[in-house]
Amino acid sequence: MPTSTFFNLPQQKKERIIDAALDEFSESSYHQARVSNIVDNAGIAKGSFYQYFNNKKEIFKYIIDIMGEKKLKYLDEVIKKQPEMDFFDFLEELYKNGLEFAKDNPRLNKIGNKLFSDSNSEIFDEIMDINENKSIDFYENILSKGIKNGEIDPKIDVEVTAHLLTKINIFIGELLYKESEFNADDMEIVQKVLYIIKNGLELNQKGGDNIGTT
Amino acid sequence: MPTSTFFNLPQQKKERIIDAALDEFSESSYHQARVSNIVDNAGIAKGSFYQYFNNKKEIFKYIIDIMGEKKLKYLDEVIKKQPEMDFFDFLEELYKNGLEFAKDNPRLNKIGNKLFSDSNSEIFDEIMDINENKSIDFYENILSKGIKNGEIDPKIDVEVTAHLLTKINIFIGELLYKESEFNADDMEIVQKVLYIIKNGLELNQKGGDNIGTT
DNA sequence: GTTTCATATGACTAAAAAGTCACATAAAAT
DNA sequence: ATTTTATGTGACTTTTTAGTCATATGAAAC
Repeated sequence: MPTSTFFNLPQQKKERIIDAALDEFSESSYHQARVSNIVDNAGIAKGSFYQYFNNKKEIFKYIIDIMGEKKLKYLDEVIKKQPEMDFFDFLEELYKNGLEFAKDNPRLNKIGNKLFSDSNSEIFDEIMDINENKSIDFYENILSKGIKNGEIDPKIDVEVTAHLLTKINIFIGELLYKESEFNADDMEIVQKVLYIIKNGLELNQKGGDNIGTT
Repeated sequence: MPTSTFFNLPQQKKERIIDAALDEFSESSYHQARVSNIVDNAGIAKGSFYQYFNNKKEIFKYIIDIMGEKKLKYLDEVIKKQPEMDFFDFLEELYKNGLEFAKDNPRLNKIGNKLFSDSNSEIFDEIMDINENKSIDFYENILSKGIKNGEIDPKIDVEVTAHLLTKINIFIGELLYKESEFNADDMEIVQKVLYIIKNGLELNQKGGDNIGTT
């Protein structure tokens, strides 16, 4: 957490500092990010920075906190609707809102992806200490429910699938900032991925949903 | 490329140095890896190191080259057999041999995964300059063939699916060194993932392949 | 107006790490 | 044996960067 001095700062100044930190951490990994860049871009002195944050790690964790809170807002409303929803519709909503978050907060999205990439470094472990496998547990949960409801093939392995869906979630986030490669609309990509998750690749006459072929 | 001095070294010494580099780069990212650790573990002097390699980047690229060559050996034989094979059998073989590579070369596998993680850093771009989208092109190719043959659902998006399969490939490699979480046999996990790729998650009475439910 | 407290500052320190170099040793060539 | 060439060495230099500190400025309290 930042110091009380930071929180006492005028809103504008706080924002300038957070903005500079977002720029820096979205462009470079935690280790490659430079405090001096943040300081320069925020237009404050080095000494001031260290009156707001005890060290580099503290501002990074603070940014990650901001990300977590913001992302939660996007996902919360979907999760509330979960009980009344079909599994695949729910998954679509989930990805859709995740995408919306990424679109609205491109720098936070980058920082999140970078963090997951760096998933074998002390900083990752330190941040993920508590909510380590939250995502995987969540998917295991809704998959099990889906199987009970007869929506999901009981032959799948819940654990492996949960890991896979978590990865695909990150994958969709990544596609966004490599979007140059794709000319398709973002949501279209989500639907294409979902089609595969739902139906698989194999051709067999089952009359699945139609999907817009470009 | 290392200097000629390096190649002139007795085999044992070369191996000791490569071994130390594998240890270091599999434990730390390129940026976090320390030349002094390599030097210490190899039992050579700093000065000697810089007679073998012009700089840190050079030894890293050399290690990546070794990885590329070794992995190619594992995949080459499968790729040769491709024309006579069913798409999903081919994919299984591909993943199986990839897994074998990872098993036989755990440090190279780690280094490879780390490199893909770091995919927004100069070092990645520099290494991937040529063979950037080789993997994606490859998958696009076999997917298109699979569609022509009537094995693959023509409703899928080839480009998106190719990206997805590339990611899943990396994902399977990652599972290996987080294997503590799974008690299942490696190949079993591959089959479980393949089942999903092939059939999707949705339950519909089509009498797909059986899969060992643990 | 003076004291007290909060905030601002940037030159400085400390530590880490890549890379260098003058010299040492050994091997090969003559 | 002596010269030449190749390899080995680790203290040293340079660069970079996180973090500190003595001092300055401003704002509020009395």
